Amino acid sequence: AVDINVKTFEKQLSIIGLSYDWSRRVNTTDPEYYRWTQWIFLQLFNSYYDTKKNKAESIESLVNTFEKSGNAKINAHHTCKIIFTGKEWKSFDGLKKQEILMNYRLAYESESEVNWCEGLGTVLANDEIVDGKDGKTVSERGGFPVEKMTIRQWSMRITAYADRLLKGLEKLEWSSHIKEIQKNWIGESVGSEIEFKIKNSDDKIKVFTTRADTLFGVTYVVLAPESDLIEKLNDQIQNKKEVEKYIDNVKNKSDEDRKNTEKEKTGVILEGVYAINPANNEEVPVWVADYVLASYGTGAVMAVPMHDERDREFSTKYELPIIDRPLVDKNDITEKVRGKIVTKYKMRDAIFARQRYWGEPIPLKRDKDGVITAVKKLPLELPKVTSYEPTGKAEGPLAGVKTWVKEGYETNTMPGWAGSSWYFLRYMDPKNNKNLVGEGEVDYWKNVDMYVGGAEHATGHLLYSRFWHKFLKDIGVAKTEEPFKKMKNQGMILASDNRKMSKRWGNVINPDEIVKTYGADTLRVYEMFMGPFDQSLPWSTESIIGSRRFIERVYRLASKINKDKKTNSELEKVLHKTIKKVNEDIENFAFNTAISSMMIFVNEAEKHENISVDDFKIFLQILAPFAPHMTEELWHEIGEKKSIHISNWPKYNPKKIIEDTIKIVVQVNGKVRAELSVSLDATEDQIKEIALNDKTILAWVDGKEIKRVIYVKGRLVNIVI
RNA sequence: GCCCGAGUGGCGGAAUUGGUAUACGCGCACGACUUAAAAUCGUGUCUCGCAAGGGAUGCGGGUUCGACCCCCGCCUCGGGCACCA
Repeated sequence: AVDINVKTFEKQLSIIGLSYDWSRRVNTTDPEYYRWTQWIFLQLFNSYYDTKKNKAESIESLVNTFEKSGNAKINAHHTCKIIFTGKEWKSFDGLKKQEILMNYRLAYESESEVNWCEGLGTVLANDEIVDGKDGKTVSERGGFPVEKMTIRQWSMRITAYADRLLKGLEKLEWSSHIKEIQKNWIGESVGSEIEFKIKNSDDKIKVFTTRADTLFGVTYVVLAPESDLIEKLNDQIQNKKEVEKYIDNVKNKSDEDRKNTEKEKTGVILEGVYAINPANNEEVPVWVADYVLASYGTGAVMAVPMHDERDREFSTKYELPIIDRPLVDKNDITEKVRGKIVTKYKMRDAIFARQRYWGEPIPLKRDKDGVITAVKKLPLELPKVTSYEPTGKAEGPLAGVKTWVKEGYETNTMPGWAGSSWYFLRYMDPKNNKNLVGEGEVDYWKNVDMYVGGAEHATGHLLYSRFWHKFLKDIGVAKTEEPFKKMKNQGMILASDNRKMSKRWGNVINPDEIVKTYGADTLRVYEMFMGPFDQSLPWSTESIIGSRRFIERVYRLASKINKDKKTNSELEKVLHKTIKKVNEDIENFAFNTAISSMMIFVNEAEKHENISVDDFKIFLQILAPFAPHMTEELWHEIGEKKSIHISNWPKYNPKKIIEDTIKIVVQVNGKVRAELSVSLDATEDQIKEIALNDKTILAWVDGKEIKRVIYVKGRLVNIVI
């Protein structure tokens, strides 16, 4: 299937004349390619993030530290909740060590809640699910129901790079729009972590707030239903049954239920439990409520109904007090209650596993005791199977392959974004079988100068690639901090009904058909001419004829070539203006106006009886990137032996576009009333003089007092009366 | 709800980023060529008005000699996020 599709795509690309260097083609499904995807995975697996050095470091060096002094003073991005000494570490068995290290590895195994889709028999990412008709979530593909389920997953610790991913945006030459999306997705917020002691207990509730200034107005504290503190406080809670029932309820609540209640906040009080406000020692009740998320901040919130809308809504519903207390300085109060100023991110770690056959195998194996080791010989190839359909269970089809399971190989496969997160590096050195990319090659190419892609990848591919690239930089493979220096986002060509082209709507335009009917050059010119590059536009088979006519008119223009005639200076002037315009427009990705300026040239040329060979050749050259086939043909007909596409790009001659007279518009009170033609060297005073004595202007001014005369160089005179 | 974009003829769009609004193309109308049609070429095509002139860049204000462009307040459409403390 892959081979057939590759052939189809290559044919389509070549039919419209796109000149790729096929010797650098890569195929992410080729074991010779994905052995390096697997290699990167293993590097991530064997790394942790050193928060002091602010880069990835080998897990071995972390293990060394553990052996020496435990993990109490480690500078690492982690989720480990256990504190141990070096001595204790040494006493742990292999499985225990593995479990602890999973909290540090950049690629790690974890039980996590996922979107399980029974219909597709697989787990879906958030951007693969959509809201269905009756408010229930369904898969984007097929529209099957989706529910939450906890399964064994592999994840990528992208959150370790949150700060670098955010800061790096500043230097990128991307559209501000995409940068904004990534910035919001990463979602940095700076606030305070403050501890509330629990009355009659050694436990504390740590909350995160961006409004420490409202600390005196706290009326209660809320825990997320998943909080393990609830278990710990079991002895104190007087309404255990009610609390248990509530938590059970929340857990069983699927997404659709949450939506059906229109997100009305629910919660239950922990009777008998009180938190002590560190600012004033007031005792406030503790609640459990589902509007607090376990996954963000500390999973606990201090409620200030006076200043927070959600808290107010909740307070109103459960008739809790709303008190007004004076505000204080955020930093001072945080320090006073021995809190900490911290930075939190909305972004979560990325799930890195699929329960599908198609995907790079994760190169890990598990021995009988459950200890995971890296596969030594890469690539680890997918086994040949007779059926690769989903198993219907929350595990990949590989779990049903006996030989695979016997070896202890991981049965999840990698997601689609694995191979696409680094492929541009492989372009630099596609056939290297010793390294991902050779040192010399990566030094030469560095990174991608100009990346063109869809804006829909803003929080997917474009973020993952940046993450991997930064990691590869840390381990010395990549040479730059960012993979894509400049980026332009092309708009999508929509169907003529203004919807996305889709088999579902039956509105797909097949490029092969268009090429067959109108020609490849016409298709190219039309797509460029339709409108701004970054704008999504509806396809119009009715309008494409204009581009075809343009091509034909250029072709007919060749009959006007006169080898003896000298260049016509008037036409030459238009030509040089066109060269200038086309040059600037290509630089700016303003292809639509480049084509319009070439149309203007053709309109002009048609008015002349002759056109010199040299002028015509220059015109063909600037048109060549847009209409490569026809221009090449004419180029050879004129007698050129080599390809037009390797000829030198024409430069415009500034001397040839100078006008000897300029047009000056004369306005009265900002309205255009006359037009003057003055010589190029006329002075400001001379032009004003001519304007004021112009017949039509005199009629408009009609003896009224002239308050001001404004002159804009080379453009206009405005007379204010 | 919050955050980004965008709104210009019948249609796709242009406008040197504060200086002649509607370039270029499609469509439409009329004409030339043709026995005829297609193709091609020519002319016209924002709107009201006989004209002189007036009015128009989603709506309402403002700044300015001058605003599609800048500022304030709305409306509509597209995209992103969504109980993020």
